[in-house]
Amino acid sequence: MQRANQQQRAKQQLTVLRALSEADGPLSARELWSRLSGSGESIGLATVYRALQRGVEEGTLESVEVLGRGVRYEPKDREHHHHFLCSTCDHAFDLFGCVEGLDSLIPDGFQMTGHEVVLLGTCDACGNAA
Amino acid sequence: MQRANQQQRAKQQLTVLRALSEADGPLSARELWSRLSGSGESIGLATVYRALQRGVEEGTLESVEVLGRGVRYEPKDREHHHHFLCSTCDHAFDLFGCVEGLDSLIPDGFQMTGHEVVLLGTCDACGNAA
DNA sequence: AATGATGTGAGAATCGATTATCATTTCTTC
DNA sequence: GAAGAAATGATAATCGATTCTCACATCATT
Repeated sequence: MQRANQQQRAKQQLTVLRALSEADGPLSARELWSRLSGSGESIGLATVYRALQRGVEEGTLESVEVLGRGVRYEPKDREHHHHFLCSTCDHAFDLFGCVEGLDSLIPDGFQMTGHEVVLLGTCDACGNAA
Repeated sequence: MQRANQQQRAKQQLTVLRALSEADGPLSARELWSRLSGSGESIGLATVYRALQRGVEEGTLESVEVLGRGVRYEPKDREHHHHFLCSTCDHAFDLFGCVEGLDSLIPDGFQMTGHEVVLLGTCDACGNAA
């Protein structure tokens, strides 16, 4: 069958996209799967991977790596931002704003096309729980 | 045998530590292994892993993650610095200096204990080769 | 040189993340 | 509601990175 339009997505594909757009930071396939499973949704891990993959192909999702803890995904329409990684719960939170002065770090002859900033520490919830 | 002192390290352990201290950025186990093998040194990959592991235990080495491309190692006595990741050769280069204004990004209630900055782009060599 | 302890290399085993397979279910169109 | 196409879920297979195993080489001490 020929898809009528982009909007016409499969049910679980939408479930995944919605969950990601409601999240406060990028999620990994497993995180997403646990969250959905936890909230009563019945979905297979493979389906989550497929939805993520398709989302990236369609251009609605973007994969990000936050300090080597595996790939996480977030909606591509978010503005430029960075992340805060909680060392306790390992969750990555979106941050707003950026920093200045990165240019001064570039060595001679190097061309910079982008940058990533990750703040580390303890999130509000984990800090209070301690 | 009881080690006489810290200095008394195995041959290949020294080989690895020396290679790292001479490198212009953190290296992964495989990178290290290829470099050494390439330069005539005969060393097994397992030995490289062992040397790295021991270096971290001894406190002379530190493992860093540069954008999810696997673990890399660097001497722990380096001053605070960040990295430039070349998207062409995938090598990570040490940078000097740091940035200001990170504090302003922290959300209320969060505690920051550290930060990472990675610049992306093309290194001198790859830029010229193009 | 003999002995016991540690280091080394090659390859097997393991581990986690991701992808592939396939029978079943759900759509879509008629 | 029938028929074909696509989606789904459970699980097996794959892939890379790292660790383990073990026979052999080295080193330190006697």
